Amino acid sequence: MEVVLLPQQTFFNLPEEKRQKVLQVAMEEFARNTYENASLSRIVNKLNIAKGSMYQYFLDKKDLYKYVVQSVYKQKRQYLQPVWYKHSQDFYQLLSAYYRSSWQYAQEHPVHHRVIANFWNSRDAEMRQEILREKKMRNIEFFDQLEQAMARGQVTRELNPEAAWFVYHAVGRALADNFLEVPAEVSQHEEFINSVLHTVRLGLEPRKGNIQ
Amino acid sequence: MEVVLLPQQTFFNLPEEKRQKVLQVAMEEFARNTYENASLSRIVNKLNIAKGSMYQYFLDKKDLYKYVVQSVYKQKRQYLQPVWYKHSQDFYQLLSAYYRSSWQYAQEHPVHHRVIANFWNSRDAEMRQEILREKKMRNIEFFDQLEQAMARGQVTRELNPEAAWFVYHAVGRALADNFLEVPAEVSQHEEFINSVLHTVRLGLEPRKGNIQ
DNA sequence: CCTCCATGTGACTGGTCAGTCATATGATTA
DNA sequence: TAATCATATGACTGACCAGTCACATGGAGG
Repeated sequence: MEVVLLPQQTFFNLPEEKRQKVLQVAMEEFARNTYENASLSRIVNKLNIAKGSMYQYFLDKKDLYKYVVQSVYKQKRQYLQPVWYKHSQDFYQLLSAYYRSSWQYAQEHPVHHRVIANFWNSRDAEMRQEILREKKMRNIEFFDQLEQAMARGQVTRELNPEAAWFVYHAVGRALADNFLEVPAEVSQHEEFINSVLHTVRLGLEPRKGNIQ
Repeated sequence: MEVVLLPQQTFFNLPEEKRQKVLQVAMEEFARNTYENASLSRIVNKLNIAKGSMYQYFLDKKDLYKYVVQSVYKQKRQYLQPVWYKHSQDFYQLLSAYYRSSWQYAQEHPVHHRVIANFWNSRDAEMRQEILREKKMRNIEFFDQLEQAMARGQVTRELNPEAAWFVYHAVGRALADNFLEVPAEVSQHEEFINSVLHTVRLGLEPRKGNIQ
């Protein structure tokens, strides 16, 4: 997934610092608001630049939005990539580590997290598909690791891998949705999060006595 | 949970038919749009009534919205209530039945489903809390039934009931989010949904050989 | 018939928005 | 200096919005 050249050349001719500032302020706007409710006028006001300038950098609101979403995903991906290869011997440690890293990423980059959450909640399914198509979502790592865990006997063969991914992903998103709003209280929820992870684990583990 | 008298008396003096029509059109608007993006102007146009009339019925946009959300929840609750008591001997049958009924309800009332989804995705957490406070969410039934299932040995005592509820609820919402958009293809997804339910089940069941 | 009152009305206010475009600025090149 | 070109500007357009209010309507009671 590369952030392709959506913006106009003019944007890339900008001094690095200004370019970053534009991206940052736009992110904040799209974090606080859905695509539809975000306001270009607010963005340019905050940046103290003319509205017209923004239209030198980007074709329109949607073009700016795509750039913002892709930038966020690029950074998140870079952040999480290493986790998949750190715990390759224990699948449950891996899952736990991945949840925790996602959580941690969201903690450290609440603006990014909100942008992504808004992206997924967007009313405009068509645009979402359009952006995802360009991005090429990949969860290959999960299936790779799941297969290896099954081979190791750490996960029951009884499972449908797609269903496992689904449960894993649904719980991850719900955890983030529910507890990330309340800041600075992670440790308070720590125990509960562990219980949830444990529940998921019990769903994946083979049982000694029966079945398998 | 009762739908309290949010609207003005004028609204309740309306002939039943017109009152229903107003509610229905408003629901459709709040199904297609988040609270912020919904438009009173569009609603009154569709109803062929004057804007001012709407302000005879409701204090403002928010007042109308509260009424719509509460109406939807009231109906959904009535629909789902019986399920809890039909399968009281088998917890997994119960869960499956409840998922299926929720699903079915969403299928039969896609507008209601969208209203609720938008409600949960709303940017305005404060208003959501305000509405929920008036509504008094209850999942007492789940915990009752879970306790009984544990007593019967059908669910492992190893579980934290709150965590079980969380996983159950997260998966339910995600299932609805993901598959309800694509209409008329329920049966195609049937198998996948079963796999997901099975995964959850494995997470709750006690194992014969080890632990418990 | 007239009065009264609940109800209905829609033009209007003041606000927000995305997007446009004629014009200005300022740097580089001839 | 003059010409050229990339970039910056912000007033303006047309559209939409929530909410208001002076006035219209129409039925019930005197």
